[in-house]
Amino acid sequence: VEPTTLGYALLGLLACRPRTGYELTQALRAPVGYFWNASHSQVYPELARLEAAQLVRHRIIDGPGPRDTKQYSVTASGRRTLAEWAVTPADPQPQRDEFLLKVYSIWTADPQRALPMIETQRSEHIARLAEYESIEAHMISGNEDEIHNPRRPAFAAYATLRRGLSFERHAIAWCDWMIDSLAGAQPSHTKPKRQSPGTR
Amino acid sequence: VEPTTLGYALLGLLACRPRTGYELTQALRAPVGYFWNASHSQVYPELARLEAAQLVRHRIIDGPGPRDTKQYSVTASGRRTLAEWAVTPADPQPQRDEFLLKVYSIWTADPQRALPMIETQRSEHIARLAEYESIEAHMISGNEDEIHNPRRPAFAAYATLRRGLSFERHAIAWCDWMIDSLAGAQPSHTKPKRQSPGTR
DNA sequence: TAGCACATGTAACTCGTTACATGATTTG
DNA sequence: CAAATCATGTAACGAGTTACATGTGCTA
Repeated sequence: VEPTTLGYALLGLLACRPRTGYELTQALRAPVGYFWNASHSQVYPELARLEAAQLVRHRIIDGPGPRDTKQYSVTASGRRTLAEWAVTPADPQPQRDEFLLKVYSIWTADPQRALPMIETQRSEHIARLAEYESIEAHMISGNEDEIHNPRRPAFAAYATLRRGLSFERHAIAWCDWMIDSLAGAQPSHTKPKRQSPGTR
Repeated sequence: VEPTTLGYALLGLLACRPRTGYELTQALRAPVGYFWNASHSQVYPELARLEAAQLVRHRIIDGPGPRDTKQYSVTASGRRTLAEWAVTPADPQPQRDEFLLKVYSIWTADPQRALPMIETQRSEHIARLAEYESIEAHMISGNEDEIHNPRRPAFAAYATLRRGLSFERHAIAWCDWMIDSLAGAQPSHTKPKRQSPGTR
């Protein structure tokens, strides 16, 4: 039977290096969590399924806690399955964005009362962008060569990061436009035309 | 009890005008489907729940088929609930993007074999952008005033559309960079430097 | 006359979240 | 010594997809 998308996420992480279920769960918060996340309650059963399909194996390493600490690594078969999946075109995923859904109904509320909700979103994008930029600086100084070699894990991580950077910047610019539109439509007295601080 | 996100999507559509469950399902494919979608098997039970909570009501209109045709509309209470929800900051949704997850593992495959998967994605973004641009032209020619008035449904629809346009353009630019990176890393003989056609 | 658009519902299943459960080691 | 981190698992629930089910009116 074929792995789920989460299974491929785990295979992708294990292809870089062996990890415990706990370490995999952490990676599924960040950096992989930026585009695919899961909680530990999903990870452990999925690891068991991958092992049953002989795509990963584990060995017991010593560690704390009441249970064994299991370190997983990908098998040759798992590595092949992963590479095959990675080059298969992704079928279009259903888009779901609760923020945009709120925007779609924003006309039902007073524009002044709608502003904070957009501003909150904007500041979250600003924070995320700062996070990405710091990771980028780290990456560039750390492995200058690796990030330009498509056969290296660092290249793939850098590629996803670049997409994140670009996405956050465009999202911030959109928020600025939206804030102007909401504020600019006011009767009169207050028209604080913002010139997009933080977007450059 | 509070509506689900789908419930708010339905309220948002009914706030524009009364519709049948079938019409709501269609809207949840496009244009609302661009950021929130659902199938009819989800819509009908949710409408029943909204009605039980007195946020919508229905009346029977005549139509074909073995069952009654029900036209739903939003109640005053439903309208208030919707406006309240729309201005409440959205809590950050977990991001899930299978394409980016594939990109993260692309280093495990041969760069040449990875190209078609990126090119497929690119052409899907191109198609989506063309779709959005046609809707934009339609909107601008149709209701020039409405799209600039934040109290009008057309403004909200236009706002979500602008986000889509910006997103698709940045996604295409990223695909172009990715294709260059994968192709440019080839041993020698074939280096077809593309100059981003379609992105302007 | 065959297929499609209209129109509404239920059932089975999968995926993901939240909560329950346990316990050792390190740090303040 | 209290709290956080490391470490692994199960159970109950909710949201979403796919398949099952029915039947009319219009068009090619």
